[in-house]
Amino acid sequence: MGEEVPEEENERLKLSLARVVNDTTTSDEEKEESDELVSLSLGISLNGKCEKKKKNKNLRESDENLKEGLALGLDIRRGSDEERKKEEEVMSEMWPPSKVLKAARSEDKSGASQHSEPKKARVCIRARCDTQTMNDGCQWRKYGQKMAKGNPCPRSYYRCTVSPSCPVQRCAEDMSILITTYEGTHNHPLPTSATTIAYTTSAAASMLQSPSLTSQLGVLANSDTHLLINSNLPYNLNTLNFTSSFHQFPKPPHFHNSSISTSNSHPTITLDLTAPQTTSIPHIGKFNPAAGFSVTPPKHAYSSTSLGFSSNGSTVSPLQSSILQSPWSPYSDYFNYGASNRNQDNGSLMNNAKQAFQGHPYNHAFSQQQPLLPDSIAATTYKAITTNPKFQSALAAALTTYVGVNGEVRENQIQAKSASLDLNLRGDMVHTRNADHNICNASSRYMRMSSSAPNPPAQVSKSSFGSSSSNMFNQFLNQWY
DNA sequence: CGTCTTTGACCAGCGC
DNA sequence: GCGCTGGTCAAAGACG
Repeated sequence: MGEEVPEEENERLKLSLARVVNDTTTSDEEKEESDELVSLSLGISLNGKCEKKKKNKNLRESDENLKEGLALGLDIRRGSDEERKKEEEVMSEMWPPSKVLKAARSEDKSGASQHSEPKKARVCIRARCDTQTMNDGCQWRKYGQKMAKGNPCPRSYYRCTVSPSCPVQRCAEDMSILITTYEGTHNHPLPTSATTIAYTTSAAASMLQSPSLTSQLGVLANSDTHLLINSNLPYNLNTLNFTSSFHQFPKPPHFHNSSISTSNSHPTITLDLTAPQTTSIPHIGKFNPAAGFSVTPPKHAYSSTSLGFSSNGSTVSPLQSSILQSPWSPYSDYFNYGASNRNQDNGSLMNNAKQAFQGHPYNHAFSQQQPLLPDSIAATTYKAITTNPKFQSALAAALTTYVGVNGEVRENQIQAKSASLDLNLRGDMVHTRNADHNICNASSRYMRMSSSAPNPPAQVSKSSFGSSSSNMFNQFLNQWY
């Protein structure tokens, strides 16, 4: 039958496809962003040689695993084949992780002058946890423990043992609240039960490192700035808090939120999952850019079984459960996209996003289970965000409205009746909604787990303001949709 | 016996 | 240059 298709038809289809691709990748700058995005998600510096003479009998095996990981996880790259090859070669040399870290460290200094490589993003997850470590689905091996200065709890260092070459590590300081900092992206297939967090951290890190966002947030990111989008405020508004602080967790514990913090060293995303579940479900009533509204199930429906996305019999840990409920969760948008009807245009948009996600490091894990999980949609949405200049412009406009051209925070507390800005670092659409929500906070280099730190010093300055007017966001959305 | 954890030593970065 | 600190290594012990 295909042979009967006229050649012009094929050409026409090709052109259509090219247009679609072009729509999302039009400029070189954008292309660079994609490249940087991926290199960051790996967290591997490309320069520098391995000087460490540490014996590693698994090195060769690691190389193979690494390459496999690359094959599985780096399809998202858009760089040239040469670049890819080069990176793969370097990647195969840049192991074990300590080498990576040290190379990255040295590059912070030496490499800064030549080429501003994106610094490795850290994804911090704060979660209440009774156990000493979190069950995030991955296998961790403890390789060290240190008493952190100023913290009565020791900081433990873990490595992912699924693959000897996996760059993801973490350190932990135990208390009621564990702060797990993930650095790097797993370069190997993950257990299904681990993909949630892995994806979340990966997407968050990617989001953080994406110039498309960070440039827009640059006015905030300069000089160690925190961007907070609080959710559990006494009033039914979403509030953006811009704080200037050198500390990663300057927020009172009752501020259940996620935030981005961009320090001068490493960007870190912190997902605060310590919020009571009754208030940390920002998805209720969330505006759905595809359908205009979303059908949100009752709270109890957040369980894995109720959700309907199978995890192949695997259990969901408390942490995973928390993440499932977090605005970062790839699953969270299940409620927003899964039950929505899409018109043609939005369908195209989402299809673009789907296509973009084909190369996501964790896409293979999802695609093996289900044709197209909402996770994919959510994740690819991020891709669409970071690759579509139109959206970036809109985002820039919105943020400028919030922050001001020169980065000064506008003090006016605009009363918002219905609209708010949701910067979902997972890479979701920016959209408006009525309900409470959270978001951003970010920063660093390895994966670490630590207890909640003592109360941080008072913030230097802090100004908050409500979300902007509906008009602004209507305009904002109109640019995009 | 293999795997994992503990723990002291070592190394590198950074500030003074 | 020196000391402090964070991060890592690796030997020894614990455990199943």
